[in-house]
Amino acid sequence: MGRAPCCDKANVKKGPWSPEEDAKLKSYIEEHGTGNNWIALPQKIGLKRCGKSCRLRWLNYLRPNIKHGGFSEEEDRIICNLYISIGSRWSIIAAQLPGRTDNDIKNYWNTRLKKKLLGRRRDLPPSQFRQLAAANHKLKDEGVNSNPNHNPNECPQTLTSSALERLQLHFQLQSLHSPFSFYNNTSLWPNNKLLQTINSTDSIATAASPLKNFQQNDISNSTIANMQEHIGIPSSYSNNLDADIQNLLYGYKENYQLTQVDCLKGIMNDDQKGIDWWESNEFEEKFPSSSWDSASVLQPDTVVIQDYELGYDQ
DNA sequence: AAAAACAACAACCGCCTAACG
DNA sequence: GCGTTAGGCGGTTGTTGTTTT
Repeated sequence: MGRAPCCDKANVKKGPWSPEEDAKLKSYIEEHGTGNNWIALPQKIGLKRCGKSCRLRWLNYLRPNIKHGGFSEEEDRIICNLYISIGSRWSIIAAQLPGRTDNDIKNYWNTRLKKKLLGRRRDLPPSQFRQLAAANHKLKDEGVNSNPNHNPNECPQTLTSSALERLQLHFQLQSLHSPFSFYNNTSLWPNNKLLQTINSTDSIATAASPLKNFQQNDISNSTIANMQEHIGIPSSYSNNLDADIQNLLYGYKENYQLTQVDCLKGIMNDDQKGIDWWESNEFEEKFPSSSWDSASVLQPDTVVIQDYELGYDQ
C-alpha cells in the first residue's frame, strides 16, 4: 500500500500565493498559532491549500523577522564556510544566520555564491578556456588510464553533486596556497579520505556518527568546529578558511584566472593536441551548458575531478 | 524591437524520520 | 514491534523579470 496523500490534490490551489491568502494565514497563526497540525490548518482558515504549502509559506515568508535578499559579506563567508564543511545542510546553515531561511540560503547559493566561488566558463578568455578544456581531456586520457595501482574499492565511484562542488572548492582553496604546482603535484590533490568524508557528509544525518542527533536550534560555534574536526577539513586551509573564502569571493577575478590558467600552461606539453580537440567541438558536445558549475562540468568519467577520484591517492 | 538566453526566486515533490496509537 | 502519519528537509521545477543578441 502506498502512502496516503497529505491532502486532496485535486482540490488544492497551487502556484503563487495571493495577498489575501497571505493575510488569512498570517492573521490566523498570529492569533491561534499553528496548533501543531499543518494539515488541518488550511481547512480551519478556509484556504484551498495543502498544509505543507501553508507551512512553507509561513516559515519562509510570513513569520516575523524574516530577511530577504541583501546578504552581507559576513553572511556570504558563513554560508561558504559551512557549505565547505558540512555540505548542503541548509537548515543547519540557516540556523547560523538569524532571519534567513534554508530555502533563501539554498537559492542564494545556487544562483550566486556557487558561481562566484567556482567561476563560470565564460569568464575565461577563449584562448585560456581552450587550454582548460584541453587539459581536462589530457588528464582524463593520461591520468586515469595509466594508473595501474588504483583500487576501485578504496573510493566511491560517484560523488553527489554537493560533494563534487565541495571537491571543486577544495581545488580552489588549495590553488590559493600552491597556485603554480597544484596540478602537477599529486600530493596536493585530495586523497581518498577526503573524498570519502566529503561524500559521506552529504548523508551524515543518517550515518552512525557524532553528528546524528544535531538539532538545528542548538548549533554553536564549538559544534561547528566539532563537525569540521569530524569531517576532516584539510589542515592546509582550515586555519585560515575565512580568509581563503574571502579571497575566492571577492578577489576571485584576479586569483582564479591567473592561477588556474597558469597552472594549466605548466602541464600542457602538447598544446596543439589540446587545440585540435577543442576545435573538434568535442568539449561543447559534452558540456553544452554555459556554466562551470558541477552539474555541467563534473560529470563522471569525463573530467579532471573524476580523474583524481579514480586514479590518484596520497 | 523582438527573440532568445539567462538569472533569480517561489513553490512543489518526494523521501526520510520521529511520534503516536 | 509495526503501521500510519505529519513535519522537516533537500532537490528540482516553474514562473517571472532582466539582459543579451
